[in-house]
Amino acid sequence: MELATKYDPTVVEDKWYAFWTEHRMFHSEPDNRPAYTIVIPPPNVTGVLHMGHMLNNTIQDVLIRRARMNGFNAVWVPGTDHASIATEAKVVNFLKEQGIDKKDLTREEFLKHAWAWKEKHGGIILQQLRKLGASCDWDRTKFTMDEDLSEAVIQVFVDLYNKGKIYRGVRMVNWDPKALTAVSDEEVVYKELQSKLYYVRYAIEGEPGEYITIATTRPETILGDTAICMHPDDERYAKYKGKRAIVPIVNRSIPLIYDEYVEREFGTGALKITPAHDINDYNLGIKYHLDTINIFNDNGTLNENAQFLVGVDRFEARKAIIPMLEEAGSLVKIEDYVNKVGFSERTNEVIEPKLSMQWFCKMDELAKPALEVVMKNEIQFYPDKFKNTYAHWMENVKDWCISRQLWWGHRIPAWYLPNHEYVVAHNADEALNIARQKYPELNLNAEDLKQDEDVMDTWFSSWLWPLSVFDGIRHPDNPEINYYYPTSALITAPDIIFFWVARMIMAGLEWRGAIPFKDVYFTGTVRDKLHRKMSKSLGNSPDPIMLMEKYGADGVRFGMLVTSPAGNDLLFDEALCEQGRNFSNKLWNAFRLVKGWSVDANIEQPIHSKTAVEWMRQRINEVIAGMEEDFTRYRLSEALMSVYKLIWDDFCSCFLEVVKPAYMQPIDAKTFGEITDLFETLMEILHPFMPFITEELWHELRERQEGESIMLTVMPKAASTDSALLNAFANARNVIEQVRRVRSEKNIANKQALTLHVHAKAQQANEALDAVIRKLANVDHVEYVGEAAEVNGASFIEQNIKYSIPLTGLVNAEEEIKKLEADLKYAEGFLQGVLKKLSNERFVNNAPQNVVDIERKKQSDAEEKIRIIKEQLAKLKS
RNA sequence: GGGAGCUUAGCUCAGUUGGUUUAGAGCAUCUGCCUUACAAGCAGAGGGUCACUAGUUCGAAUCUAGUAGUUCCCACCA
Repeated sequence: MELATKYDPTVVEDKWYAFWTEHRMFHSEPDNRPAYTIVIPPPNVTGVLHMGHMLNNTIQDVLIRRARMNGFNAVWVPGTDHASIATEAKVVNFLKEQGIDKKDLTREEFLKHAWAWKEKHGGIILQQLRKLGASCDWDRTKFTMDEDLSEAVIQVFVDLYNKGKIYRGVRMVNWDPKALTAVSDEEVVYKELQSKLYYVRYAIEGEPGEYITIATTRPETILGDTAICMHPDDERYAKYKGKRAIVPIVNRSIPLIYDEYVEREFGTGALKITPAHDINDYNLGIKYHLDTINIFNDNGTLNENAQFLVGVDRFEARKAIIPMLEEAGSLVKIEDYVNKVGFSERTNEVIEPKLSMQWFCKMDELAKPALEVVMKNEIQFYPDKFKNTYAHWMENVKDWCISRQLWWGHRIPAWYLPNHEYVVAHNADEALNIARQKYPELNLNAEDLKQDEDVMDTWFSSWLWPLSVFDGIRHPDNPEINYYYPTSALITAPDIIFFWVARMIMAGLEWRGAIPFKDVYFTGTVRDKLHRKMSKSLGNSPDPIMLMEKYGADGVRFGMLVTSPAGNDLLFDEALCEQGRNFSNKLWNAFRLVKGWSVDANIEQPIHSKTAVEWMRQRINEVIAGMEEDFTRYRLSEALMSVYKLIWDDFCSCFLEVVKPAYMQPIDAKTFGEITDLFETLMEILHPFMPFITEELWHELRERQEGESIMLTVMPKAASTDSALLNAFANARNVIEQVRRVRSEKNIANKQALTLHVHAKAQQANEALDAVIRKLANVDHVEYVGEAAEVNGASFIEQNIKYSIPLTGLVNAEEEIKKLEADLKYAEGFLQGVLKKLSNERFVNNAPQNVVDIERKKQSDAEEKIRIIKEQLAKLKS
């Protein structure tokens, strides 16, 4: 049957993924092989596959597949994250569309909706990963709110509380007025904003006509001012010491305070203080015992404390207060100003600093050992520049606000008692017991205890991921955690180094006394070719599923990997996937060629085939050795590129062309068998990168038993190489190239056979390589004419041997002279450089002997070359 | 405001402890080819003062310092 000239991945890819999963080839159980473990960075349960996931998961799959073939018991644990803020927001929106308001629901009702929603829409991304070819152990799929994982979270909370590392308190936190919850410092992203700086004057109490002018970006907070602060050494304001000022509009009398915190150069050097709505003001408020007036509701509107503009949104209030200030004669001027404003990472809402009661986790003691293991390279970062970032954060780590005012998540295991005390316990029963012991006089019943309404930060469950997916928190001695932990590598994006990577290291050390992974590979950001981040609003983010349908998963995997060194941004271009698809097609056609040959067991192996097979083996060995090195350094792009070139340039363009039998002629059995072996080896080397087509061709190359798979073969290992053969063959290829160049320059048809004169003795001939040259350059005779023989045609020099192609009528002597003169100029320039070095006594005396020897060899080679060129030129000119 | 990184061909990047020709690759470009595996292809070619300046050295893309540009991270200047 005639095979199509174009490879069609669609059927093939679905077929093999089904085959792999039916045979449970991704599944792992502990055994006596060494383990190779990767836990997936769990995507949001509500997420859909984007280009960042594609990159990240392709890398993981390559590593897992390669480890599996290298004899490891490889496991890739998949799963999803409950992502409390993001998911809750989605569910709230979904309910709103149905006319249901979250406020009208009880916690239980809401959670019922949320779970239903999760069951229906959650985990799409895990289905999409299958399309990519991800060899995850699906039997092990986890979700951060699974019962066992949730128990681990609670257990860890209780443990930390009992160790005194979790506390509760009123602090200034980052409030997200849209999600109505606190978020951690790491969840705030600062963006530069074009805004205004408002200059407002405050009357000095008891000094008619005297004012202090302040500058502020947030005039609406004037309503909550409780002081004005100036620098103690600022002479402009020294005269007001001990006086008070009047807040415009509300006419409140407030103290003037003096603190070195104030920058004299900024604005007017006078700063209004609103302790309830700014972290710095808050700190000053504590220092100077200022009143704290909270003028905002949780949703960012003004409350009764503001007295004016009650119920108006903060941004509306900012506009509305301007005419009021003007009317009061307090507005001095407005300037344009660029400042940085914090936004909530999840909702993109402007963060409002807010004083509230929250739960915190102490970080200093957890951070110390976690910093150490990275600095000592027990955990290795790729690229290692991220060590700096990591160290800086760890050395300045602040306590972690772990409570969130949400319902979707792990509820804080704290129960409040009627006496306003609370207990922390694993569950309500335990809480009651503890409470009864602590406060026997209260005669407590179950209904007297009220559990905290808040849930924990999502990362408070994610940081346990490498432990909890193997149940290592609840059952630290179970065979799974003992076998699979620590994991081998973590593949993630650098933007979650603090959120997740750092905290996983802390958790691993705290609860298991062991690092959670040995290597961390940080991927770059996927951008478009104009260096813009991929985003929905720009519309520059291609749909991965569509890409895979267009180019095949193999093609897209190739595109993701061919140009993405660790830590560097990946400038994605569909052309890269196209290149991958073209490569698939190349493989397919190479197979088609081989498949089309008929085999004759009676033919002797031709000499050129024998040497080509040996050379191909050596080249493969050479490349395998390079790839092994690349993989130890996580240089996946380089590894892929080297196998790409091996297959395209060496195997297809050179090797197959040498062994290819003449048209309609059969091939000898020995060569055919060897070609099949080599092809198979190439498929194995390539398999981790392009799993589908390699599996397909591996099966097509030979009859296979039911249930056999390239996945289960052993990755070919590097063997020693014969550099003499590699060099000789490389030289033959150069000669071929030169002959082809002559053809191209002289417009000689490929069909026209040429004669090649080698200006050397016949004893120097290598029969096999000459046969290779004859075949690939379409040369019918290679004649050894001796060094002195005349040239009448085109000539070239390779490794100081002159070659010529006798051509009558086609050669233009002037052109030849021009070309030779250019060569001569280059060679002489080169020689000059070498001689300059060698004539330098200090070089000869100081440089290592081998370096000097190399230079001497360069000199003699160059001189020889110049001699040959000059001789040739003399003949042409005569 | 601090800290880290980067700057090599049109684009994206390699270039290991300074010395293997006067710096390599892929893509793109140009020229010629529908040669019986593949035009999603074949063959060939062109293209770089290694950001700049100064230094160290027998020798610098590689080490040092400075300059310029650029990216990222951290930080409570309203």
